Amino acid sequence: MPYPSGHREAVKKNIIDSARKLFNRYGFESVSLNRIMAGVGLTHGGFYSYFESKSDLYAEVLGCFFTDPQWKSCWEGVHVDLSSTDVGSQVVRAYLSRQHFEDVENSCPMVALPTDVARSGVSAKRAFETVFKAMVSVLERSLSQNGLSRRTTAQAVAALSIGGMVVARTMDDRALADELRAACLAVALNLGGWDKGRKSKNGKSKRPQARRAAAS
Amino acid sequence: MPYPSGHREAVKKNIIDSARKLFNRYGFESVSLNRIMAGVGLTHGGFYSYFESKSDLYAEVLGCFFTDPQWKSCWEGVHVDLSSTDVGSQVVRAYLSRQHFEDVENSCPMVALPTDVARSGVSAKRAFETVFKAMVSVLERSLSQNGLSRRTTAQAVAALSIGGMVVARTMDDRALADELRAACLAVALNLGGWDKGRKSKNGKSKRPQARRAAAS
DNA sequence: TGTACATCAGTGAACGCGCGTTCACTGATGTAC
DNA sequence: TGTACATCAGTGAACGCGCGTTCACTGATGTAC
Repeated sequence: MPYPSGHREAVKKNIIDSARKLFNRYGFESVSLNRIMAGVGLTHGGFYSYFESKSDLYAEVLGCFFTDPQWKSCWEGVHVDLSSTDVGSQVVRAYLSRQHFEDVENSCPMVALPTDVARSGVSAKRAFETVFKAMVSVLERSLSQNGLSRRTTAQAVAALSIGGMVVARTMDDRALADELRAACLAVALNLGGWDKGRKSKNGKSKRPQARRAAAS
Repeated sequence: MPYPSGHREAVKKNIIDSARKLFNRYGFESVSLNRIMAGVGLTHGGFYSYFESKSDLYAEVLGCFFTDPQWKSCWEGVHVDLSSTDVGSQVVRAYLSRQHFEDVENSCPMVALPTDVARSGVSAKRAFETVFKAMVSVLERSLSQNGLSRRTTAQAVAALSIGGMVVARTMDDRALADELRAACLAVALNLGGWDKGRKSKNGKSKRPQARRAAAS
């Protein structure tokens, strides 16, 4: 054993981490193996002793979304207490937060890579389904019943959160992106019943609160 | 004038059309000029008498979203009557329809290319902003007041529609994708006040209707 | 403690390939007579 | 109607480049004695 045990595992984890950040920022096609390996201080030649191909790495990166607890916290909210009945509110606030908007490298893959995955194979899509189902499950348990079924509302709140972030990231006008995030947050909180005490027709006093939350 | 007048304009339009469909399906990076030109029966060499560069073509393709009326109809709904007070409902139904889900080539760019644009330059982002603003504007004029401001609700309904389609396209499980579209449609109709007469707590009779609408 | 060794993580040259871009040329076209 | 011509849309070979992938080799490492 010429190298300390656990060395390979650590290097492999670093490669996956480097790839994840670069994929999030530039997409799958535009990132070269050279760049990924340079991100961990190695040269491109060593790549194939860790992965079978670039596609293999892609699959492993997407697979990490629900394996790595640190990574999961991205969409579960940074410091979400899962025993709280307010989990859904925290998830949605974290998801639509300015921090998540700005931190592209550590972004949720469903925000950074959805169209890349839509063009990919079955394994990438399955990984995404798992993440989405987990997110919906967390929301469903937390939200209060409204006119529609809890599952329906939870799916819509997830799509609204993801969609809001995806669209906000396409905008050049920062103020418009902020307004969109705030709007999605306000509606998501309303749908989940997390805007307690102010559920009825009193909209105008709610928006500033929503803006503050989105800006945090 | 060795060639009939209007010839160049027609060919240029065809190139843009070929590029639009290929970009929608495979993204910007993965589509070669060779493939785009082959799509109109020409060879790659002639490309540079029509466009300055591949990026230039990309900008022109995105610019067409709000210039070409045929193209606009994509997110305005195939046969939307703009004078109707029910426009919002029709837009949302068309947007989340099975037809829009399946017809990737003629898809709304906000569904097919949002992450590509998020990684692109200012001109691409500006084009997207224009399309998004137009969509929000149509929805805002059509929806009925609820607890939140009309603009806030309109932005959220747009993000929900786009997000629902983007996420549905990432899924391998077709039934789950259909369920997600139906959920987003049901919630969007509810938010806009387009599920008339059944706005209150009667959710169970509403879902089958929503599923039918999403399947059309 | 010091030396020889077997291991294997990492190197970097080389490969074929397809890309975006350039450009000298071709040949189909409408026009002039 | 027929012929000669100028125009210019389109061709395809060529370019340099970076890519994913392969592989013979290097050299740093922990172990054995």
